[in-house]
Amino acid sequence: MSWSKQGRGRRGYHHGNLREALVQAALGLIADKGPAGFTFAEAARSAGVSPAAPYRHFRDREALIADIARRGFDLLTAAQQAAWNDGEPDAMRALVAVGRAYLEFARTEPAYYSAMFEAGLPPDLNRELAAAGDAAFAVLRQASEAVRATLPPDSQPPALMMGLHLWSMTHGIAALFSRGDAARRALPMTPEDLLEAEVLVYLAGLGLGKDQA
Amino acid sequence: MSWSKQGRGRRGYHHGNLREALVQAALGLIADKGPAGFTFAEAARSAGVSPAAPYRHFRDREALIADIARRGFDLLTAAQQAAWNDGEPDAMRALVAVGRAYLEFARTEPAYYSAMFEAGLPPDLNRELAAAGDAAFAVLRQASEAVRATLPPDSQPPALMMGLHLWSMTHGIAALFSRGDAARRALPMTPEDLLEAEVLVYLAGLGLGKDQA
DNA sequence: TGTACATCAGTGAACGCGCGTTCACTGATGTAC
DNA sequence: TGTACATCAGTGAACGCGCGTTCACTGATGTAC
Repeated sequence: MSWSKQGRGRRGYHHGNLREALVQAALGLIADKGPAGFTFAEAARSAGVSPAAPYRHFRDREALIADIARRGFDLLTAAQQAAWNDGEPDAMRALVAVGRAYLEFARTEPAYYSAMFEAGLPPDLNRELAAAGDAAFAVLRQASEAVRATLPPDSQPPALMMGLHLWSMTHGIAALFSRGDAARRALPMTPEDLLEAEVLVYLAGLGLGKDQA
Repeated sequence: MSWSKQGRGRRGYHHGNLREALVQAALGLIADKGPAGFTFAEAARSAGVSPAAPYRHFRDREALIADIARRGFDLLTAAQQAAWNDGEPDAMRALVAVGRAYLEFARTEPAYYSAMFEAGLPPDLNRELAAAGDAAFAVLRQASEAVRATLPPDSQPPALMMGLHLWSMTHGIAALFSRGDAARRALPMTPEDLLEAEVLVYLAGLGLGKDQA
């Protein structure tokens, strides 16, 4: 599929939606050859424009990658929010679902994932990128808050710390075992099962399930 | 410092230890500009040899990166083993020390770290790389075994799973918060403290500390 | 409704550059006898 | 101890290539009046 000709087709001299087409082209190239194997020139070529055209939309290569990373965080935020499902059927199950959504994102969107976490961009490169990253974490943090409320009063750690713990577990599994590229490591179980067990042990350590189970 | 002239100096036509010099040059370049910003030609230049010389020692660029990754795993294994300290003063403390060693490695050796985990190499690219990676994980797995032996008999999960859980926590924190490059994310505490708290909660979830604490 | 004009979003040619890789070669080293 | 020779580890020149970026330009679009 050629992104340069979608929609109502090339309109001739003006592309119509070059910015979008460049992002899609870059995603394809990153997915194929890793973040390093993506070039500004090739993105232009596969969008069907001259090599000078991208400069009308992005200051340079890094600006394009940063835009992809920002979009990636937006998508991840949405996926996590959908998985959270307002805390239904219960906070703990919904929290695990958020983790699963993270793993699925890493596996199915390797191009976004690598732009977000492995392209070497400073997380606060620009305001938009920083805000998008914060929003993605906020889902996990708010889920932590909800789970925390169900804990015995004497073992309620700061929700921020809980959120960071859950993020690190999830991200660790994603980075090592649930990548969408050739660097994925083999695992004698599904990444999802590994994560679920880990979260359950962790929450048990905070006193969850002592009464119920 | 010029690695091409260390030791007893250039011996003239023959470099003497070009393989090593190329590795050191590559590490420097990766540390400066990320794994993508390292080129075979520049490594040769900074080792003081012609651009054709590296081909006597490495099939291609990827082979050099793979060698760096292998060496990195060897170093990490050694650092973790030293931190384990034969399980002294006790298994739990020693386990936490192993995690700290991992974080320190990520922070102080960004070039090795990125070759090992973010250069896109398949973990089993060759026998040596796979074995070195396995050896590094084995330290964590054996530490898990020792900690597991101190758990209540009714809550002893497979040591392999414990090891994978601990690896994922540690790697997640390293990748997000204890990197040695510009992509490190800010944290309102030290990565070490975050990890220690996480491991303690996790082990509590397995029943550790119920009697002692 | 028509027209003049400003602005936007492209072109395409050109630049200097460094890369990976190859080739026939040669200087240095080690070893058999 | 000397010498012949094989092997090893470099050289240096050359190749084709694609990149990022710049430049003056031009076609298309939108808008004021």
